[in-house]
Amino acid sequence: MPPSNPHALPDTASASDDKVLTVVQALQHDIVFGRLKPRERLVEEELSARFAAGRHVIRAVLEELDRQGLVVRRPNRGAVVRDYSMPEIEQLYDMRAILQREAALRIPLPGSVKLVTELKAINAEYKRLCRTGDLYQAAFANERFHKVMFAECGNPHLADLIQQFWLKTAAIHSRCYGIGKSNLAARAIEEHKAMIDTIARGDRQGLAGLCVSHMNPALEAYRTAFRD
Amino acid sequence: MPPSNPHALPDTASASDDKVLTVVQALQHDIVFGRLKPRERLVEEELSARFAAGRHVIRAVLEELDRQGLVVRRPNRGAVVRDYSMPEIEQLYDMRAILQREAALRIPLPGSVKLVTELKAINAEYKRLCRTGDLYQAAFANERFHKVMFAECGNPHLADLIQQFWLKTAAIHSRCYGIGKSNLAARAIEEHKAMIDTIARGDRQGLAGLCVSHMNPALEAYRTAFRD
DNA sequence: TGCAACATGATTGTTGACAACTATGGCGTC
DNA sequence: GACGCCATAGTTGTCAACAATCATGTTGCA
Repeated sequence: MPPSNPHALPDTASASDDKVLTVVQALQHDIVFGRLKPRERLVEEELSARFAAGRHVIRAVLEELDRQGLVVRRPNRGAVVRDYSMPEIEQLYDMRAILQREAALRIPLPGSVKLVTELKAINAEYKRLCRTGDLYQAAFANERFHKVMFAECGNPHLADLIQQFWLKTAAIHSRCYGIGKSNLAARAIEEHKAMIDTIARGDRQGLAGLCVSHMNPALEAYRTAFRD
Repeated sequence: MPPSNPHALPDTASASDDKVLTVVQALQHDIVFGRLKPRERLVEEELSARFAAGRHVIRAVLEELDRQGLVVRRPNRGAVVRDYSMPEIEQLYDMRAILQREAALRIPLPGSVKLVTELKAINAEYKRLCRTGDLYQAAFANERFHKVMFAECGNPHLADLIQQFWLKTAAIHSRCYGIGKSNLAARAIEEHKAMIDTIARGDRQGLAGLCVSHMNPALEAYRTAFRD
């Protein structure tokens, strides 16, 4: 009688429209890379014109960004880019520490040669982009490194959350220091190498520790930047 | 230089419309309590009539429920109540274990007398409602117990995520066994008491363990229900 | 009889205009 | 000169009608 057959997951993948997703990602990048500054207003009609999309699409986009914590929407007053306070930033990094540590504990170790070679390739690309000064593309490579690594944890919810919280903290970068300030990037490259090494060797505790301590430089940069 | 003044968080609270939130919560309850069964269709016009809301409101509601993982939306084909597979349920409980354990580790111990008395009161109310057979209200009391306890962890993101994942797994209850099958409820009441005891005594590891093992009965019920 | 193309009904996606609300600047009064 | 009121512009919230798409049942043909 109940049409509910177990182990189901209806059919195709998921998600809403392509158009909404496209605009969401575009604005995510604008915020993360500082093209949109904290407190800056996001007017529906302007966005509608810019992306050649209906205002209802923009509306859905702003709701999504609100949910993601990148913008704040106030009734009848529009949306502005969110501005996190220092205690909130600490909370965000606390969440990242929780999630990344647990993800590290779930990655099958030692990692497959396919995974290790892929991570090495991405990190090499990251290094190259940092040297050539293409900080925009470098940030993408850096994001991809962590995405690929944490996707291995086997739990898509966990991987998604890590991505979500990374986005929230990344959105703060723009106002504290330039994206990929070179000494931080150099340090990140070495830490990535260390992570790859622990994955290849099967050093679980080492990997877990690195996945947490890897965030310290950025967090410390925030702390000093907020000291006023 | 950056106009970004620190510790900010603009002004009022948050969130989108009241109307959207109301309808979202109503449908959440319908799904959690099995009034809406998995695979059941959610037609925009019907909901629009039922809640006396514009279809754009309903649209926003369905997007929110999709994001929360309670419904699945397919382009041009509408929304249906989501039907989780057993591997997915395992993943959801894995997430709950991670989050609840970490929350337990962050609750200030020993808990204040105010907290302890509040939890005792809620659990007593839960017990009373289970005895009188008001399973609907009992479920609310149960939810409130965990909400109050985990809110103490000090990180709103963590508390929110726990609530979110609780909702996802609660939505599965309806097709496996009646809400609050009495022996499970009786066991839950005792486990709540044990939790309160560890909070009052300041037994951190005990509390963390209980916050994880507390989910076992329900998870086991799912496992047996899915065995076919 | 079985299959495929088609017509129809139901539902979602889109558009544009209108209403409601908020903020800002000017005006008058004290 | 300062305060409060009001008008106006700018922006979001709401609504109803229309177009596009998908599911279903029917018909025609092999």
